[in-house]
Amino acid sequence: MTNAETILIIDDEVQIRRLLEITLSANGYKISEASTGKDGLIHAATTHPVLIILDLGLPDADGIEILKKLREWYLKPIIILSVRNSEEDIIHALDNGANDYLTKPFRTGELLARIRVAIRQSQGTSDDPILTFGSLTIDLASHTVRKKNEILKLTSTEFSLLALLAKNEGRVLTHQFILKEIWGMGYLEQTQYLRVFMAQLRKKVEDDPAKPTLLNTESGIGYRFGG
Amino acid sequence: MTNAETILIIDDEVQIRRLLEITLSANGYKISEASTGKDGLIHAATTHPVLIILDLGLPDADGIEILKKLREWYLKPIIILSVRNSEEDIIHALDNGANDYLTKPFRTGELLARIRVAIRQSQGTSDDPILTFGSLTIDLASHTVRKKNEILKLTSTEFSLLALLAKNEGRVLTHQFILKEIWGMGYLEQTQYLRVFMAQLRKKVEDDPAKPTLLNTESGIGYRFGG
DNA sequence: TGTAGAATATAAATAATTTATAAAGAATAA
DNA sequence: TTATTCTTTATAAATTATTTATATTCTACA
Repeated sequence: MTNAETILIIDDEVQIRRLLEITLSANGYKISEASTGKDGLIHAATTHPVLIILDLGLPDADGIEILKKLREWYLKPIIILSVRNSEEDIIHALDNGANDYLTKPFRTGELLARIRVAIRQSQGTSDDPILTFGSLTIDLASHTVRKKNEILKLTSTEFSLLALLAKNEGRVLTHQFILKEIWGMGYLEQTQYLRVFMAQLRKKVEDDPAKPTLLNTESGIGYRFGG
Repeated sequence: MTNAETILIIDDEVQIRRLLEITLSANGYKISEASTGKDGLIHAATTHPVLIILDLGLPDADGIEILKKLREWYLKPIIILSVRNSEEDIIHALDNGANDYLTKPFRTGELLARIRVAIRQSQGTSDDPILTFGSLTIDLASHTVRKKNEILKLTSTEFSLLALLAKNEGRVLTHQFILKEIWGMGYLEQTQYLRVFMAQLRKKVEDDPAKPTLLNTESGIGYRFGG
């Protein structure tokens, strides 16, 4: 797993950190925390977060100085979270490289939306996560499978089946489990379906369908993708 | 001086427009103004502003709808200026493509700073939103499609459909998603519309409509533009 | 290690579903 | 009005799912 979705929180108030930790992780982000400016700079350099939430009122340093230090090399979004509400503070922060500025107390839903905006903008053209297995690539988001860069024509069921197996690479999935996931509860006995579709998939996906390297049979149990 | 620094203000309150006009021109920006949503869309398409300031409470249309319409082709920053202060409104606007959201009354210095942030970030965003696929070009701003330099005559629905698919090149879009985007929530069951329009589009866009290379069918799922 | 029985693979036939397309009628705008 | 676009209907064509039949491979056990 990469640090791709990590957000760094630099704030000395433990309650704020706790609140943000709960809110952000509930929304699928990983969290990294620091309670001082110095610590924050170290964390930023080591964890490479996709976004930093920075409090201006830190105990050991002026928040603006931390902001400037970060901006010497950190190009991703920085959102300021501060009790200071003067126009001067806001302008100063924004002109020194902050992407957004929210005053405490803040509304968590709004913060989340502003985080989404910032991340959206920092990714130019976002590429989908792609599962790669040798010359085979599976793009779950765009629903496409390529083999040596050629798009494979899979039916909707074939794609679901391949995706289910690939997402569980190396794990043996029982017939029952696969049937339940793809066809639903009423089809637990239809192992022949599975055989027909597996043969179909192998014909399209494997170099030599008779000697499968990706779609492996576990006789009497189920199927396993890869090693 | 070019039009490169023009900011478009879409707001029905004349006092606000006057205030912004004075403030912004004092800071070196050129101004373009519109008092209705319809007018705003026209101004945006003709003056190509570097940034748009949009009021949500327009007399002739819902501001969010104007925002969505703009975002079909306008890639530069849009800052919302609104009296509405509910978290719901803010989240909704930000999630529909707004870059920032300020509530009236606002502080002019802060607005200027947020404009600077937005413009700073949009540097590097390509200027004219024209999608090119072989001999086919789609100009999202002027709503024109050319094939081998010949302008194709598309109806507005046909254009929206083609643009939606092209903007998501290589991605399979489900029937439901396309219907929701083009016709709205009430039409999720009307897959036959889609078929009729896709046939229509292929007749106009493809070299051989019977063997489409751009407008591909994913049976049982939806459609995909290109590979 | 050889063999019977069970499990699996695969092709091919048939059924069901989905899609393409033309064309007619309805709504809308110039 | 007239022309354009949208919506509906009908039907042919294509694709996909399911069933059937048969060959092959695997596993347990003598």
